[in-house]
Amino acid sequence: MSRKDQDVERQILHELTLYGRRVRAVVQRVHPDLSFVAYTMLSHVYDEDGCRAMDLARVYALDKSTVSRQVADMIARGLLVRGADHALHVSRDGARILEGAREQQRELLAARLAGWTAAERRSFAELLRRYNEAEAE
Amino acid sequence: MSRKDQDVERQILHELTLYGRRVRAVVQRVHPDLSFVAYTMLSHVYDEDGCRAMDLARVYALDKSTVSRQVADMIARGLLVRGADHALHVSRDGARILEGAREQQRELLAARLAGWTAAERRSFAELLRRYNEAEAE
DNA sequence: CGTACTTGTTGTAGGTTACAACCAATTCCG
DNA sequence: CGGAATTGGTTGTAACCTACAACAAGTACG
Repeated sequence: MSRKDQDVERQILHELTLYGRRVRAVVQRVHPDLSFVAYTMLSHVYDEDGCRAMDLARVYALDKSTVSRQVADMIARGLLVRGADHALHVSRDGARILEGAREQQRELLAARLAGWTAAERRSFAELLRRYNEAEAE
Repeated sequence: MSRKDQDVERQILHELTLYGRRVRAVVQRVHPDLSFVAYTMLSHVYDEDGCRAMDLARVYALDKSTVSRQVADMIARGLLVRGADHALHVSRDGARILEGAREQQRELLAARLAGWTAAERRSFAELLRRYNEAEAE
């Protein structure tokens, strides 16, 4: 691998780390009513209706005890419902709040992507998808 | 904006969130001796020698009290040194540990980018850079 | 039946963070 | 000059997030 190739890897690492470091604070500021943790979990259940706490732990690389507490909290707050066989579902309230948060975030994202061409956006989405896919393994 | 464009934005949001949610746990696993927080701060000081605690707070969107404690801890552990005028510097030990952690991460990244073309890597680095640049504003 | 596995909860302890109040040093003007 | 504002940092406090370990309940299967 050439020097230049290594530089590119270093830059990717740098940018990913910077993003990862900031994301919580930034997201928190957008919707203080829903913590970053709660937001991501609610979001996952919304997209994967009927998934279990264990799935959340696996996807987000968290201990099951952490997820257990978060889920219990969200059930207590009426955002999640647990059905038969541990299956989780987003409640009506949860869906309303989640959709609001998502829309706020999407607007913020749109502002950040101002000036990007459609091709660049598609490319960014695709590269991120591939990266995450590889990381999950 | 077309429906398709919105879908792309939603996908970017999804992937960024997923990444942001996992990054700490993943990084932590790579080098348990250096917390994600410590790693990022040490890293920033390494790249921006002489920066102050305040700069870290700004870059990472953290409260100055949080940074103050983290920095104090790293100074106590001999990873950072504070010179005149609040200027921070990475100690020899800090540099050694940081370089080790970076190398481990770079290797992990390389594994994840296996199969990516050079053009894709460059593109990923560039798009991430632009995204972060926009977010900082 | 009983052992192993899956899924989840709880006890405990530590790490991270924000907010507010404060301190020290510097700068800015009136 | 001298007090007010600014800058950079620290500390008290409280909340939240997290992991690890021990446990409980249910299920699978030999």
